[in-house]
Amino acid sequence: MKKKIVLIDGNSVAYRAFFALPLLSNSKGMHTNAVYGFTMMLLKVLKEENPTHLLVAFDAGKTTFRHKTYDEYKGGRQKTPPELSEQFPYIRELLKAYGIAQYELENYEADDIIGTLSLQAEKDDFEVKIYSGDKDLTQLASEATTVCITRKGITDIEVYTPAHIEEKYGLTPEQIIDMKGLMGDSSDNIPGVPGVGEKTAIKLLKQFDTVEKLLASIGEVSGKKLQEKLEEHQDLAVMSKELATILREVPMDFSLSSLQYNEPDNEKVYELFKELGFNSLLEKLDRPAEEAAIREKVSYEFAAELKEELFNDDSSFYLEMITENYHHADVAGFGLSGQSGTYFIPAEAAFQSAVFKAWAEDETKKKSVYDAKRTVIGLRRRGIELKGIDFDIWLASYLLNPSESPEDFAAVAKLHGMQTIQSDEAVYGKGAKRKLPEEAEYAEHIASKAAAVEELKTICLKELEENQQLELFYELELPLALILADMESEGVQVDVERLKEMGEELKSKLAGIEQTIHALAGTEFNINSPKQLGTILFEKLGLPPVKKTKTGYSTSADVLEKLAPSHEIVEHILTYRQLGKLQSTYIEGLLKVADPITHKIHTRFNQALTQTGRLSSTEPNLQNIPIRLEEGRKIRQAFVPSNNDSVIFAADYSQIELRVLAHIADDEKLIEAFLHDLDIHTATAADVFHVSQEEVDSNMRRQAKAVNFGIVYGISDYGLSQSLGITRKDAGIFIDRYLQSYPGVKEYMESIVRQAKEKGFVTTLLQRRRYIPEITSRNFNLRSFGERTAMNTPIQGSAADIIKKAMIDAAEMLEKENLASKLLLQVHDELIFEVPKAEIETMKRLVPEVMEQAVELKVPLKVDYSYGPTWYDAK
DNA sequence: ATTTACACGC
DNA sequence: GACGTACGTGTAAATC
Repeated sequence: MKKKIVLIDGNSVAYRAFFALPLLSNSKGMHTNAVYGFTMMLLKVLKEENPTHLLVAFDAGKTTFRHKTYDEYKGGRQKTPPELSEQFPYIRELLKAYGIAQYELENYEADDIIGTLSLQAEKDDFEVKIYSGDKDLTQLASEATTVCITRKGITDIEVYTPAHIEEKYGLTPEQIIDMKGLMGDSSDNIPGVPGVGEKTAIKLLKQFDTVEKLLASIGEVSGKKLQEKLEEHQDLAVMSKELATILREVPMDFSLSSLQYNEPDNEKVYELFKELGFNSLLEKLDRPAEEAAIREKVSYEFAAELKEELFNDDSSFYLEMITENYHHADVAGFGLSGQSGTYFIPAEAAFQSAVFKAWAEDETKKKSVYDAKRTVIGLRRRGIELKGIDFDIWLASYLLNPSESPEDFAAVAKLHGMQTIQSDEAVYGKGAKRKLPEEAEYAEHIASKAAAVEELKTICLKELEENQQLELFYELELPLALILADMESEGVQVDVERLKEMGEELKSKLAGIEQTIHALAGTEFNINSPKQLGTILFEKLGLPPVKKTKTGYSTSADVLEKLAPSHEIVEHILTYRQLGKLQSTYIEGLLKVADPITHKIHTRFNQALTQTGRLSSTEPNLQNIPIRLEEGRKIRQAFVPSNNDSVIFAADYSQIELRVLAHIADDEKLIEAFLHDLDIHTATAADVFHVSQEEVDSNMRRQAKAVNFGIVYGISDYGLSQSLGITRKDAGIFIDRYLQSYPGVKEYMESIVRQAKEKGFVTTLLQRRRYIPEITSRNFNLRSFGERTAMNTPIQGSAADIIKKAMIDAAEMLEKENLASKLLLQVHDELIFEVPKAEIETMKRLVPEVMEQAVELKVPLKVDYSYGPTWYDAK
């Protein structure tokens, strides 16, 4: 077989990749686009060229022998962006992993290394391929050597053979050097002859062959001006040619044979791709032997008979359900893995086994699970109280990186380096087709998950420790999961009759409004269809469109409010929308999910979803029950205690986020305001507008409130301008004035952004973490988003930490005080309890105390509370 | 089955 | 593979 060597210009290809691809980054915020592009190209080269020998050459240092000739060589070049510099070590690692030689040499450029080696290789009867992003290299093309230059993308290349060069320029490869000598090269700061560009250079070389011959017969050049220029700049032409000439005799201390390419170290490649987050490439990779072996090793036993020996003191335990809502879903089976082996346990075998129940309820038998809350509830519904939960892979994964915490077990396992688990979708199907396959198939799947839990625990524990998040995990999130399980199982009683009544009322109101709207429009149409509504308003009735969406006219509430004065129909539409929302989402929605027998609603709190550490609530979402408008607020009348002897008791933190801000920013004025328990929006208005508290009018307070809102939620000047109905510029001025009034806050905002840029993440009071890769983006919007995220997450996230801590403390208090009161719901800054009338006085005293003492800040936490016969009355 | 527009809460 | 506006969830309509 003929020997074939591929020579790659490492710097040039890395640069090309960096600028050709968007600034991708891995989950830890490291940029990866250049490495990715480089890898793509490398893979393509390996596959298509199938070389016997391979070398990647790099530029060494800043100065080369060319700088002696011309000290301005490569002058005026932009510094390598740090986003690219940080990637070079990974490119080097990649080459090592692939077993590819790399070389750099003091005083020389990669070009010269390649030029020298290609010459040697040609003499040694190699076929030579050169890869670069720099057209200079085309001068090396010959019968034996082909030069491949990357085009637009990174894997798209243009192949330069002598024939192609002849066709393209009408020159030989050697004449490329002469061409450069004449026309120069702005990117390398090679001057060339002023006034000579590509066209003239080619014309001259066709006539005179080389720079030297040209200069010897300047008199024969047509055109007086051109003659003069050449005469005047002879030395520039000679020097430029010299600079452009790739050296082919670089002293090198190795032989071609040492560049032999064998094969990659799969294990290393795998590790590297994993670190870089190249998931698509990982999948194509053969699994390293070690992990493949693990997959083989997941041998499990089918445990139909549950003997005590199966259960260890410390086990991994997986409860499987194939539909999402664990309040209704059937248990499909269990996986158990520990010292005594890995088992699949059929659901009914477990539920009928006293041994299983005894083990599950034994606090001293430790269990590591995936989604503790779901596991607890799944067992509780069958009369088993799971105790001794020691670890939860899902929660751990969420704490390690909330942005990458999918629900699917396989995806989480993969994140932490285990590729061996099949996705639930692959095993069970999705949507309407979701069902249990053959028992043998799902048994293996479930058993493999239990076995994986075992291994993932070790990995996650180590990472939690590195992040100093063990306390957050063990003292906050894991205990909270159990409290949430209790809240969800308990459920909230709804007055179904009351909901139905309200539904009837709404129904007739809506019918009336619908008629009015149709009459005013002069035609019947579906008011709920933004498309049809847009046609009616903006075409039939000729109202001026304010805003457009991708698909047509916007008919959102803020648009309609602007249009209200123009046509009577608009206010009716707004009312229709408002009532329609109440009807469909809240009345019908809640009736759909209320238990037909108990009339209780069991929401699910997602504890591993939000980027800030807040909870979310689904099926139904009980964190967005209307309160702002009276009609909607009435929905809360349907939320009632589960017995006549109790009340609904609500306690909420007053301005918790701004108090957190005062604390972490250590802002003197803000702290002072809270120490004096001032109305914070009035105080802000006074500070921002430089007036006394008494002089703050309602408009000033409204604006200050919007700014505070913006601070808490990290909105942009654009967002503030929208909420205040002012220009973006004015909103920006507002924010500046705010920051001038609170220098501590300003200082905090600046330092947290700096910190996020340095570390790639921000943390909260209790060490919750959020990675913000966007913050180093060159895209303004993206970077701004990252900056606001950096400023906002510690505020909102710490507030989330605090209320979670309060929930744990409150649960402990209820237990200790032996109270029958129950925590029902959490709505970000408030806790809703059901309280027996006899315990009201105690709860009035203890709940605010517990919540206010959850953590100690530089400012007091303040809790307001109220109670009544329905949630509506607890206001 | 998936996407879009809208509206509710904090 | 881009990323346009705090974060979520749910509904209906429209589109595939």
